[in-house]
Amino acid sequence: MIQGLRERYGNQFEEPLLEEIAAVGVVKEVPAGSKLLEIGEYIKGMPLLISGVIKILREDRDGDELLLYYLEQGDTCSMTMSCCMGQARSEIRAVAETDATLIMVPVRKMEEWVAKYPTWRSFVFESYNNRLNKLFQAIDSIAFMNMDERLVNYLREKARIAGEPIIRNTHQEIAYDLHSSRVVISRLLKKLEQMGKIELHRNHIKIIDL
Amino acid sequence: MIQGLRERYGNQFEEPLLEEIAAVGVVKEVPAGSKLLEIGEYIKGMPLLISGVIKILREDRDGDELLLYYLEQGDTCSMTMSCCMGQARSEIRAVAETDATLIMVPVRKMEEWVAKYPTWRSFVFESYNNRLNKLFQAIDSIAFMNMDERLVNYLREKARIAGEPIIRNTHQEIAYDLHSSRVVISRLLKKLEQMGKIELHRNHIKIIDL
DNA sequence: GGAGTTATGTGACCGCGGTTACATACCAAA
DNA sequence: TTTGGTATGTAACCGCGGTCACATAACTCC
Repeated sequence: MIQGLRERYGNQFEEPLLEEIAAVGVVKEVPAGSKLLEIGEYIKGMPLLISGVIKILREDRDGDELLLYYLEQGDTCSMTMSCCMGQARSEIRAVAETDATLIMVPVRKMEEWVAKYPTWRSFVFESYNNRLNKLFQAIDSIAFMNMDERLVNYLREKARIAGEPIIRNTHQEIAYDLHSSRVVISRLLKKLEQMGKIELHRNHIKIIDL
Repeated sequence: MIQGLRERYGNQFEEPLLEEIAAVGVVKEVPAGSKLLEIGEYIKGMPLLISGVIKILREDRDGDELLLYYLEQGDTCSMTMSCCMGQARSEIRAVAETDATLIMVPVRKMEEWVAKYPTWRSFVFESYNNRLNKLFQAIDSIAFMNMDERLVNYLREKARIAGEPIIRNTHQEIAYDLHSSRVVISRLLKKLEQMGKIELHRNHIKIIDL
């Protein structure tokens, strides 16, 4: 565990803090697709993301989803932090987008460290700030942009996260993330293909020039 | 200042903390309509809201606005907290919805107190959590609801904040807040009136049964 | 290869909300 | 009371994105 910690967090946390994390943290490895946190659940611990990508979703009345943002290496879940302290329930769902490794830290420790370690304090606040900014991006997207533009941004982000210009998803899955319908997504994707920006294949999309 | 503080925060902060706030805080009284924070600005201090209501807005590419949420008595601005620490610029605009009184606290103190006072720490985290939840509500609203439903929620919230069943705004102003157009809002308001739920007058709307 | 399953393509239609244009009503100042 | 500004009402139109229906293509397992 300690080497994963050092790689991701070694430059921002001091040695005693790293040791404390290693002492109380529990490593958790989860496969792509597994649910890490459900809406309405109480939160047990705070996760530090070592590797992989987690997607954060919001749900509507019919149980349909909307992708809010991704968590990546070095991120943590800001929900967790505030929820833990106030004993509130989760407002969001967290699902592993790829295989992921995280370290779970007990809530009590995480609160203790805020007083004890300035670097931890900075980490927590910075983390919060990142999450807020991602929420603002999500709001801009749904409030100010049309579906075609949202789709392009989605494809770009997906490719960035995957580390390759290929999106390995069906149109239906994309529609879920964007809270749209399969027909609409297929229509818009076809337009992008006709503009020479992407190539469509069964079960994957290749980005040519976005 | 100290009595305003005691009224709003006396039951959650201990005496020494109240005294520290009183010692370094600066009282600021602002009239309704005045801009407290502009997008892109650096943040000077952290505000504790003593009385009044502040509205928090996001802006699109054309400079049009979208109301995100209101801050009320006992709230603080979570933007400020994270922005201050990271020296980042504001992502939002803050405008006084009513006359308001707030206490400005220097950033350095606010950070110091997180380590020093558990009650302050709780306050900061709880505050963050409230803000996140309000953002989720805003997202639900724009992503999952039609304009008629959003309008009803808006009118309810406005009336609650005003403390009377009267919304003293023009249709144009409501349209700005909801990032819609005047014609659309007039149309929907007329429908609500025909259903007997509101009464329309020049410059104000009376809620009958919402 | 045939059958069944899953993914994609596409036409037809429709409602919400945005825009334009103009009429009307209200209010204040002269 | 006229005049001019501002707020509201309403008709006409239109595009985006949602739904339904169905065709076609691709992959899997006998």
